[in-house]
Amino acid sequence: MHIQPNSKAVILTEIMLAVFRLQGRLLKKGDELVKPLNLTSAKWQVIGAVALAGKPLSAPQIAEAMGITRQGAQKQLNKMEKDGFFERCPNPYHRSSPLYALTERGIRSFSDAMALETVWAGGLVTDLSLQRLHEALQTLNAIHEQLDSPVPKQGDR
Amino acid sequence: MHIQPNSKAVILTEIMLAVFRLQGRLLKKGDELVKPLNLTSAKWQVIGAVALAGKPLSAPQIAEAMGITRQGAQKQLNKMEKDGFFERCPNPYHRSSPLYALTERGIRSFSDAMALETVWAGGLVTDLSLQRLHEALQTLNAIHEQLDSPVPKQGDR
DNA sequence: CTCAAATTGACAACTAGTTTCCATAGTGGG
DNA sequence: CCCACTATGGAAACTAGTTGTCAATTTGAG
Repeated sequence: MHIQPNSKAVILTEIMLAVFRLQGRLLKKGDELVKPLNLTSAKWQVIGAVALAGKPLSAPQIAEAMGITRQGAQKQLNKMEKDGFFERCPNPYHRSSPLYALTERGIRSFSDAMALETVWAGGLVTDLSLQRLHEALQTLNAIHEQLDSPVPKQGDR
Repeated sequence: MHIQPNSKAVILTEIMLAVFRLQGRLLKKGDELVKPLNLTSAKWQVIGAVALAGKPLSAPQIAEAMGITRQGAQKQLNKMEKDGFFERCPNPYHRSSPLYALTERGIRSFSDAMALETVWAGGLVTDLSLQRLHEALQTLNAIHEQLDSPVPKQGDR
Protein backbone atom coordinates (compact mmCIF):
# COMPACT_ATOMS: atom_id res chain seq x y z
CA MET A 1 0.00 0.00 0.00
CA HIS A 2 1.26 3.44 -0.90
CA ILE A 3 -1.31 5.45 1.00
CA GLN A 4 0.24 8.41 2.78
CA PRO A 5 -0.36 7.75 6.45
CA ASN A 6 -0.54 11.46 7.15
CA SER A 7 -3.16 12.30 4.58
CA LYS A 8 -6.14 14.00 6.17
CA ALA A 9 -8.51 12.12 3.92
CA VAL A 10 -7.21 8.81 5.23
CA ILE A 11 -7.51 9.88 8.85
CA LEU A 12 -10.99 11.17 8.20
CA THR A 13 -11.94 7.84 6.71
CA GLU A 14 -10.66 6.08 9.78
CA ILE A 15 -12.60 8.47 12.00
CA MET A 16 -15.72 7.69 10.01
CA LEU A 17 -15.24 3.98 10.50
CA ALA A 18 -14.57 4.54 14.20
CA VAL A 19 -17.77 6.54 14.47
CA PHE A 20 -19.76 3.74 12.84
CA ARG A 21 -18.31 1.11 15.14
CA LEU A 22 -18.76 3.26 18.22
CA GLN A 23 -22.32 4.12 17.36
CA GLY A 24 -23.27 0.47 17.10
CA ARG A 25 -21.55 -0.30 20.36
CA LEU A 26 -23.09 2.62 22.19
CA LEU A 27 -26.58 1.76 21.05
CA LYS A 28 -26.14 -1.79 22.23
CA LYS A 29 -24.71 -0.65 25.57
CA GLY A 30 -27.53 1.82 25.95
CA ASP A 31 -30.08 -0.89 25.33
CA GLU A 32 -28.49 -3.05 28.00
CA LEU A 33 -28.25 -0.17 30.41
CA VAL A 34 -31.89 0.87 30.30
CA LYS A 35 -33.40 -2.56 29.76
CA PRO A 36 -34.20 -2.88 33.50
CA LEU A 37 -36.29 0.27 33.10
CA ASN A 38 -38.27 -1.21 30.21
CA LEU A 39 -36.62 1.23 27.81
CA THR A 40 -34.54 1.05 24.66
CA SER A 41 -31.90 3.49 23.47
CA ALA A 42 -34.40 4.99 21.03
CA LYS A 43 -37.12 5.54 23.63
CA TRP A 44 -34.55 6.88 26.06
CA GLN A 45 -33.50 9.47 23.50
CA VAL A 46 -37.11 10.58 22.95
CA ILE A 47 -37.67 10.94 26.68
CA GLY A 48 -34.37 12.77 26.98
CA ALA A 49 -35.31 15.27 24.30
CA VAL A 50 -38.48 16.28 26.13
CA ALA A 51 -36.92 16.11 29.58
CA LEU A 52 -34.04 18.36 28.57
CA ALA A 53 -36.39 20.84 26.91
CA GLY A 54 -38.12 21.14 30.28
CA LYS A 55 -41.54 21.52 28.70
CA PRO A 56 -43.94 19.59 26.47
CA LEU A 57 -43.00 19.58 22.80
CA SER A 58 -44.82 18.80 19.58
CA ALA A 59 -43.80 15.82 17.47
CA PRO A 60 -42.00 17.95 14.88
CA GLN A 61 -40.09 19.77 17.62
CA ILE A 62 -39.00 16.47 19.13
CA ALA A 63 -37.91 15.23 15.72
CA GLU A 64 -35.81 18.32 15.24
CA ALA A 65 -34.22 18.00 18.66
CA MET A 66 -33.31 14.38 17.94
CA GLY A 67 -32.09 14.96 14.42
CA ILE A 68 -34.52 12.47 12.89
CA THR A 69 -37.53 12.93 10.66
CA ARG A 70 -40.90 14.06 11.83
CA GLN A 71 -42.43 10.71 10.94
CA GLY A 72 -39.76 8.78 12.78
CA ALA A 73 -40.37 10.72 15.95
CA GLN A 74 -44.11 10.40 15.53
CA LYS A 75 -43.85 6.64 15.37
CA GLN A 76 -41.98 6.45 18.65
CA LEU A 77 -44.36 8.92 20.28
CA ASN A 78 -47.43 6.97 19.24
CA LYS A 79 -46.00 3.84 20.81
CA MET A 80 -44.69 5.57 23.90
CA GLU A 81 -47.94 7.36 24.54
CA LYS A 82 -49.68 4.01 24.44
CA ASP A 83 -47.09 2.68 26.89
CA GLY A 84 -47.70 5.50 29.31
CA PHE A 85 -44.46 7.48 29.02
CA PHE A 86 -46.14 10.49 27.45
CA GLU A 87 -49.52 12.13 27.43
CA ARG A 88 -50.86 14.53 24.87
CA CYS A 89 -51.89 17.95 25.97
CA PRO A 90 -53.43 20.72 23.91
CA ASN A 91 -51.15 22.91 21.88
CA PRO A 92 -52.27 26.52 22.22
CA TYR A 93 -50.59 27.36 18.92
CA HIS A 94 -51.81 24.44 16.85
CA ARG A 95 -55.06 22.77 17.65
CA SER A 96 -54.39 19.55 15.75
CA SER A 97 -50.74 19.09 16.73
CA PRO A 98 -50.69 18.10 20.39
CA LEU A 99 -47.79 18.66 22.74
CA TYR A 100 -46.28 15.59 24.33
CA ALA A 101 -45.66 15.85 28.06
CA LEU A 102 -43.84 13.28 30.17
CA THR A 103 -46.11 11.40 32.56
CA GLU A 104 -45.04 10.56 36.08
CA ARG A 105 -43.74 7.31 34.70
CA GLY A 106 -41.85 9.09 31.95
CA ILE A 107 -40.20 11.46 34.39
CA ARG A 108 -39.21 8.60 36.67
CA SER A 109 -37.80 6.64 33.73
CA PHE A 110 -35.69 9.58 32.67
CA SER A 111 -34.13 10.22 36.05
CA ASP A 112 -33.54 6.50 36.59
CA ALA A 113 -31.82 6.26 33.20
CA MET A 114 -29.73 9.32 33.85
CA ALA A 115 -28.56 7.88 37.15
CA LEU A 116 -27.57 4.59 35.51
CA GLU A 117 -25.82 6.39 32.70
CA THR A 118 -23.80 8.66 34.97
CA VAL A 119 -22.44 5.71 36.90
CA TRP A 120 -21.68 3.76 33.74
CA ALA A 121 -20.06 6.65 31.90
CA GLY A 122 -17.97 7.68 34.88
CA GLY A 123 -16.49 4.22 35.17
CA LEU A 124 -15.76 3.96 31.48
CA VAL A 125 -13.15 6.57 30.84
CA THR A 126 -10.76 6.08 33.70
CA ASP A 127 -7.61 6.27 31.62
CA LEU A 128 -8.53 9.14 29.34
CA SER A 129 -7.81 12.68 30.43
CA LEU A 130 -10.52 15.25 30.56
CA GLN A 131 -8.43 17.28 28.14
CA ARG A 132 -8.40 14.46 25.60
CA LEU A 133 -12.13 13.94 25.87
CA HIS A 134 -12.78 17.63 25.44
CA GLU A 135 -10.63 17.85 22.35
CA ALA A 136 -12.21 14.80 20.80
CA LEU A 137 -15.64 16.26 21.36
CA GLN A 138 -14.63 19.53 19.78
CA THR A 139 -13.14 17.75 16.80
CA LEU A 140 -16.28 15.70 16.26
CA ASN A 141 -18.41 18.80 16.47
CA ALA A 142 -16.14 20.59 14.03
CA ILE A 143 -16.49 17.75 11.55
CA HIS A 144 -20.22 17.82 12.00
CA GLU A 145 -20.34 21.53 11.32
CA GLN A 146 -18.27 21.14 8.18
CA LEU A 147 -20.59 18.39 7.05
CA ASP A 148 -23.52 20.71 7.47
CA SER A 149 -22.08 23.77 5.83
CA PRO A 150 -20.74 22.86 2.38
CA VAL A 151 -24.08 21.66 1.03
CA PRO A 152 -26.51 24.55 1.27
CA LYS A 153 -29.06 22.37 -0.56
CA GLN A 154 -31.75 23.97 -2.68
CA GLY A 155 -33.73 25.23 0.29
CA ASP A 156 -33.17 28.98 0.06
CA ARG A 157 -36.14 30.95 1.17
CA MET B 1 -28.37 22.57 37.69
CA HIS B 2 -25.50 21.36 39.80
CA ILE B 3 -23.81 19.22 37.17
CA GLN B 4 -20.07 19.72 37.15
CA PRO B 5 -19.23 20.86 33.64
CA ASN B 6 -15.84 19.16 33.85
CA SER B 7 -17.14 15.79 34.91
CA LYS B 8 -15.92 13.00 32.66
CA ALA B 9 -19.33 11.41 32.64
CA VAL B 10 -20.86 14.57 31.26
CA ILE B 11 -18.24 14.91 28.55
CA LEU B 12 -18.66 11.27 27.64
CA THR B 13 -22.37 11.80 27.33
CA GLU B 14 -21.77 14.69 25.00
CA ILE B 15 -19.36 12.60 22.96
CA MET B 16 -22.01 9.91 22.68
CA LEU B 17 -24.53 12.40 21.39
CA ALA B 18 -21.96 13.79 18.96
CA VAL B 19 -21.26 10.27 17.71
CA PHE B 20 -24.97 9.66 17.11
CA ARG B 21 -25.39 12.92 15.23
CA LEU B 22 -22.24 12.39 13.19
CA GLN B 23 -23.16 8.84 12.30
CA GLY B 24 -26.49 9.93 10.91
CA ARG B 25 -24.86 12.68 8.93
CA LEU B 26 -22.11 10.48 7.58
CA LEU B 27 -24.52 7.80 6.44
CA LYS B 28 -26.58 10.38 4.62
CA LYS B 29 -23.48 11.93 3.04
CA GLY B 30 -22.24 8.49 2.06
CA ASP B 31 -25.56 7.71 0.41
CA GLU B 32 -25.38 10.92 -1.59
CA LEU B 33 -21.77 10.34 -2.50
CA VAL B 34 -22.19 6.87 -3.96
CA LYS B 35 -25.68 7.30 -5.35
CA PRO B 36 -24.29 7.95 -8.86
CA LEU B 37 -22.66 4.52 -8.62
CA ASN B 38 -25.95 2.85 -7.76
CA LEU B 39 -24.70 2.14 -4.25
CA THR B 40 -25.80 2.92 -0.70
CA SER B 41 -23.62 3.39 2.34
CA ALA B 42 -24.47 -0.12 3.49
CA LYS B 43 -23.58 -1.78 0.20
CA TRP B 44 -20.44 0.31 -0.04
CA GLN B 45 -19.35 -0.98 3.35
CA VAL B 46 -19.89 -4.58 2.31
CA ILE B 47 -17.89 -4.08 -0.86
CA GLY B 48 -15.21 -2.30 1.14
CA ALA B 49 -14.88 -5.17 3.57
CA VAL B 50 -14.17 -7.67 0.81
CA ALA B 51 -12.03 -5.30 -1.23
CA LEU B 52 -9.82 -4.45 1.74
CA ALA B 53 -9.44 -8.12 2.63
CA GLY B 54 -8.06 -8.63 -0.87
CA LYS B 55 -9.66 -12.04 -1.22
CA PRO B 56 -13.10 -13.65 -1.21
CA LEU B 57 -14.68 -14.00 2.22
CA SER B 58 -17.51 -16.05 3.66
CA ALA B 59 -20.64 -14.33 4.96
CA PRO B 60 -19.66 -14.76 8.64
CA GLN B 61 -16.22 -13.32 7.94
CA ILE B 62 -17.74 -10.29 6.26
CA ALA B 63 -20.11 -9.83 9.16
CA GLU B 64 -17.22 -9.86 11.59
CA ALA B 65 -15.22 -7.38 9.52
CA MET B 66 -18.19 -5.02 9.42
CA GLY B 67 -19.11 -5.41 13.06
CA ILE B 68 -22.67 -6.54 12.30
CA THR B 69 -24.38 -9.88 12.73
CA ARG B 70 -23.90 -12.82 10.43
CA GLN B 71 -27.53 -12.63 9.35
CA GLY B 72 -27.35 -8.94 8.64
CA ALA B 73 -24.38 -9.42 6.36
CA GLN B 74 -26.04 -12.39 4.70
CA LYS B 75 -29.06 -10.29 3.79
CA GLN B 76 -26.95 -7.68 2.05
CA LEU B 77 -24.91 -10.35 0.30
CA ASN B 78 -27.98 -12.12 -1.02
CA LYS B 79 -29.24 -8.89 -2.52
CA MET B 80 -25.87 -7.78 -3.83
CA GLU B 81 -25.16 -11.10 -5.43
CA LYS B 82 -28.46 -10.77 -7.26
CA ASP B 83 -27.45 -7.27 -8.32
CA GLY B 84 -24.15 -8.47 -9.73
CA PHE B 85 -21.67 -7.01 -7.26
CA PHE B 86 -20.61 -10.39 -5.91
CA GLU B 87 -20.41 -13.93 -7.10
CA ARG B 88 -20.25 -17.04 -4.99
CA CYS B 89 -17.29 -19.29 -5.34
CA PRO B 90 -16.64 -22.60 -3.63
CA ASN B 91 -15.15 -22.52 -0.15
CA PRO B 92 -12.47 -25.20 0.08
CA TYR B 93 -12.93 -25.30 3.84
CA HIS B 94 -16.70 -25.41 4.00
CA ARG B 95 -18.75 -26.87 1.17
CA SER B 96 -22.04 -25.23 2.13
CA SER B 97 -20.69 -21.80 3.05
CA PRO B 98 -19.59 -20.12 -0.17
CA LEU B 99 -17.01 -17.39 -0.44
CA TYR B 100 -18.16 -14.10 -1.90
CA ALA B 101 -15.86 -12.60 -4.52
CA LEU B 102 -16.25 -9.18 -6.09
CA THR B 103 -17.28 -9.28 -9.72
CA GLU B 104 -15.80 -6.92 -12.28
CA ARG B 105 -18.67 -4.62 -11.53
CA GLY B 106 -18.03 -4.87 -7.79
CA ILE B 107 -14.37 -4.02 -8.20
CA ARG B 108 -15.17 -1.06 -10.39
CA SER B 109 -17.78 0.19 -7.92
CA PHE B 110 -15.29 0.02 -5.11
CA SER B 111 -12.56 1.95 -6.83
CA ASP B 112 -15.04 4.53 -8.10
CA ALA B 113 -16.40 4.99 -4.58
CA MET B 114 -12.93 5.26 -3.09
CA ALA B 115 -12.01 7.96 -5.59
CA LEU B 116 -15.13 9.96 -4.77
CA GLU B 117 -14.58 9.55 -1.07
CA THR B 118 -10.96 10.67 -1.16
CA VAL B 119 -11.87 13.89 -2.92
CA TRP B 120 -14.75 14.55 -0.58
CA ALA B 121 -12.88 13.74 2.61
CA GLY B 122 -9.85 15.76 1.61
CA GLY B 123 -11.95 18.85 1.08
CA LEU B 124 -13.81 18.44 4.32
CA VAL B 125 -11.26 18.97 7.02
CA THR B 126 -9.42 22.05 5.85
CA ASP B 127 -9.36 23.80 9.19
CA LEU B 128 -8.57 20.88 11.44
CA SER B 129 -4.97 19.96 12.07
CA LEU B 130 -3.71 16.49 11.37
CA GLN B 131 -2.70 16.32 15.01
CA ARG B 132 -6.24 17.03 16.16
CA LEU B 133 -7.71 14.44 13.86
CA HIS B 134 -5.20 11.85 15.02
CA GLU B 135 -5.95 12.48 18.66
CA ALA B 136 -9.67 12.34 18.11
CA LEU B 137 -9.32 9.03 16.33
CA GLN B 138 -7.23 7.62 19.13
CA THR B 139 -9.71 8.80 21.73
CA LEU B 140 -12.62 7.22 19.87
CA ASN B 141 -10.72 3.98 19.55
CA ALA B 142 -9.83 4.06 23.24
CA ILE B 143 -13.48 4.47 24.16
CA HIS B 144 -14.37 1.64 21.82
CA GLU B 145 -11.79 -0.62 23.43
CA GLN B 146 -13.06 0.15 26.88
CA LEU B 147 -16.56 -0.63 25.69
CA ASP B 148 -15.38 -3.92 24.32
CA SER B 149 -13.13 -5.05 27.11
CA PRO B 150 -15.70 -6.03 29.71
CA VAL B 151 -17.30 -8.36 27.19
CA PRO B 152 -14.58 -10.50 25.63
CA LYS B 153 -15.56 -12.58 22.66
CA GLN B 154 -14.42 -15.97 21.46
CA GLY B 155 -13.54 -17.15 18.15
CA ASP B 156 -10.84 -17.13 15.47
CA ARG B 157 -11.09 -19.59 12.63
C1' DC C 1 -62.58 36.81 3.36
C1' DT C 2 -60.28 33.67 0.16
C1' DC C 3 -57.14 30.88 -1.76
C1' DA C 4 -52.40 29.11 -2.03
C1' DA C 5 -48.71 27.45 0.63
C1' DA C 6 -46.83 25.26 4.59
C1' DT C 7 -47.48 22.20 8.55
C1' DT C 8 -49.07 18.22 10.48
C1' DG C 9 -50.65 13.30 11.37
C1' DA C 10 -51.71 8.87 9.44
C1' DC C 11 -50.40 5.40 6.57
C1' DA C 12 -47.66 2.44 3.41
C1' DA C 13 -43.49 0.76 1.43
C1' DC C 14 -38.91 0.60 1.89
C1' DT C 15 -33.73 0.06 3.96
C1' DA C 16 -30.89 -1.91 7.33
C1' DG C 17 -30.22 -3.95 11.02
C1' DT C 18 -31.56 -7.23 15.11
C1' DT C 19 -33.15 -11.70 17.50
C1' DT C 20 -35.01 -16.18 17.30
C1' DC C 21 -35.87 -20.65 15.45
C1' DC C 22 -34.94 -24.35 12.37
C1' DA C 23 -32.51 -27.73 9.38
C1' DT C 24 -28.33 -29.04 7.67
C1' DA C 25 -23.31 -29.33 7.29
C1' DG C 26 -18.88 -29.78 9.36
C1' DT C 27 -15.87 -31.08 13.56
C1' DG C 28 -13.68 -33.61 17.09
C1' DG C 29 -13.77 -36.93 21.02
C1' DG C 30 -15.06 -41.52 22.52
C1' DC D 1 -17.82 -45.05 13.15
C1' DC D 2 -21.02 -42.43 15.99
C1' DC D 3 -22.61 -38.75 18.47
C1' DA D 4 -22.67 -34.33 20.50
C1' DC D 5 -21.38 -29.73 19.47
C1' DT D 6 -20.63 -25.89 16.60
C1' DA D 7 -21.07 -23.25 12.26
C1' DT D 8 -23.88 -21.94 8.68
C1' DG D 9 -27.85 -20.40 5.67
C1' DG D 10 -32.76 -19.50 5.44
C1' DA D 11 -36.79 -17.52 7.01
C1' DA D 12 -39.79 -14.87 10.03
C1' DA D 13 -40.83 -11.31 13.30
C1' DC D 14 -39.19 -7.44 15.21
C1' DT D 15 -36.89 -2.39 16.02
C1' DA D 16 -35.84 1.94 14.12
C1' DG D 17 -35.33 4.68 10.87
C1' DT D 18 -36.26 6.52 5.86
C1' DT D 19 -39.15 8.43 1.75
C1' DG D 20 -43.42 9.30 -0.30
C1' DT D 21 -48.43 10.16 -0.50
C1' DC D 22 -52.62 11.88 1.16
C1' DA D 23 -56.04 14.61 3.63
C1' DA D 24 -56.86 17.96 6.95
C1' DT D 25 -55.40 21.98 9.49
C1' DT D 26 -53.11 26.25 10.00
C1' DT D 27 -51.15 30.44 8.23
C1' DG D 28 -50.50 34.35 5.51
C1' DA D 29 -50.73 37.35 1.36
C1' DG D 30 -53.79 39.89 -1.22
